[in-house]
Amino acid sequence: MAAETERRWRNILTSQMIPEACGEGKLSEPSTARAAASSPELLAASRCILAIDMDCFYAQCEEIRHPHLKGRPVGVQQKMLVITSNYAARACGIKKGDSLQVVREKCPEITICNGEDLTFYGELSQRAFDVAARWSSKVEKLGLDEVFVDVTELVAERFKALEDPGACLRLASTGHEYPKESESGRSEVQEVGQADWKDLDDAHRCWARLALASEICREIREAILSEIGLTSSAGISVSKQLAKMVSSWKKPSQQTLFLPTADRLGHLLPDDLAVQKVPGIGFASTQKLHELGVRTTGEVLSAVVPEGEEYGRLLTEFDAGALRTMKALCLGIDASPVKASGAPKTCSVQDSFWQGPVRTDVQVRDNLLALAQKLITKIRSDERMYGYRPIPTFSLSLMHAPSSDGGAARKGRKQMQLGSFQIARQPGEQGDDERLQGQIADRAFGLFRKLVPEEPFVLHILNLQVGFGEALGAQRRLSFGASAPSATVSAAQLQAQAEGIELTDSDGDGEAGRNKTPAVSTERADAVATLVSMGFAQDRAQQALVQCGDVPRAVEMLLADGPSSPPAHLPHGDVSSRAEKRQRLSCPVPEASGAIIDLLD
DNA sequence: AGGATTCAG
DNA sequence: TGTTCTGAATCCT
Repeated sequence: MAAETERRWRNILTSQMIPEACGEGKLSEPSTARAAASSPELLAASRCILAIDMDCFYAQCEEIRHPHLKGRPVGVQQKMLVITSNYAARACGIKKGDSLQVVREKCPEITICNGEDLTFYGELSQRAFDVAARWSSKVEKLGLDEVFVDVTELVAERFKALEDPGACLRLASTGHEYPKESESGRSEVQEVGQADWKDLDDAHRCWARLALASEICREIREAILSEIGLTSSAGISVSKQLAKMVSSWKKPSQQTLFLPTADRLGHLLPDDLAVQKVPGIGFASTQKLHELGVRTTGEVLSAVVPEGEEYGRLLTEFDAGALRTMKALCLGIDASPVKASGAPKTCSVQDSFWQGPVRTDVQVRDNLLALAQKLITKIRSDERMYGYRPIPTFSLSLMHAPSSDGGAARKGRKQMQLGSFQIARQPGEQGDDERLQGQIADRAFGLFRKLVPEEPFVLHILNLQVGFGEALGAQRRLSFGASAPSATVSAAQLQAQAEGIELTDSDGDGEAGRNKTPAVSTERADAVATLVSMGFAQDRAQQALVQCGDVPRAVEMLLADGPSSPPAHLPHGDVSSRAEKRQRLSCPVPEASGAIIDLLD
């Protein structure tokens, strides 16, 4: 049987091995020798992580927003720079930070879109996130255009088939395999049965899992493309770091699998790699390392030996924990989990005044009004994606001009609890936003006054930030707070209220509503509709109302109930207030890899 | 809690 | 290549 296994898997060891150029598997190179130390543990780890990032995201969004631009050169402008462009534009030689002028020279027929309003990008980003969330509960946002997906469980489920003695999995990877130069496509199919699996070493098992993960990755990217119209590139490996590092190896619209063998690690993380190329080592750490004369991963690794001479010098700039993680990253070891991203916890807007600083109370007041408007717009966008949430905190921060005597620029921040305030929905006239804007600006100015009691001052940055609370708790207080007896709130009223938002004084602790009479039968339908609009299933809403009598108690019961209300493994499902979002809760996890996995008897 | 730093896109 | 703005995490007090 061992011979059989050998025959089936030989081509992985040969054809998958990295080209001879990097040492033929010999461990003579220092980087490869170090990689040999970390490789076994990486291969034994069973995680499968995808790093998916959208190709030239903003430009693609503009092509979707303006379909007639599809395939024509498109640039996205912020301030006076073209921050990104699609591949048609890049074909004319347009680079990332080119000025508007340069871009016009290189490509006169280009269409320039204004990319300062991120609202639309944010909504497409969320849709892509939602697609990925159908495959795994562990999806982590990284900016607007990237996600990490942990598909370990899904992969493990597929391999459970091997518990059946007669079963056989047919496996092939999809896309590229770093660092092999070959056509993108599918690797040779490998067949593995139960007995084979037992004989396989860690490297082969790891490859098998990642091959399956690569097929899942292709499915997710395909869904994002067909349902949203976004192409993406991706990396597949055993950690976020490694997946991310190979995700951009082949672009656009391609994916790359990275199997962490010693030789491949040596290739991906050579000794002479500049430290700032390692994800996780950022600007500040790079500066400190440079001051210590350390510029490459190899230099980090030789310096970070606890007994060595250089270690003491490193400790002057970093703590021991930071050094450990830095060392691990340079070895390609990253145990950080994929953290399921939920709705954003904060929302902030900021204006800067570098050339014309803000010097008077009147100017502050005007600029705070402008910021308040931006803030309302952003909160509205947040509501569309995540539903209504309370806003318990509000803060203003600012940066002064550097003091004239050469001192550093002072920063300031003042936060207030909105304990006596809450965001409430009011039967909405259209003019409400203007009042809200004024109220926010008033609060902000109050904070500003505490921070800067009097003129003169010279400000370069003003920033407003709100902090969100839990969604459903909010819905309860929002809709059934002290002033509104729950049983009298109809779904129609709720709908009307959804049009407006107002910052109002809250006059109580929210308990008064609970003492009102329970809903009577004629109002039951409205109460059910209310609960449904909050994302609960209709039948469960009815049960809860029968048992509890009124809406607030029903909400509490449904929340406490756990698994039968929104499944825990689907992020955001619980914050949705719209039936449409509710739908995806019942969306089944897609069958993975039907094309390449067959159960044979 | 909230202030400062850090990292990332 | 770097800058600006936004969001999250972590450490420190």
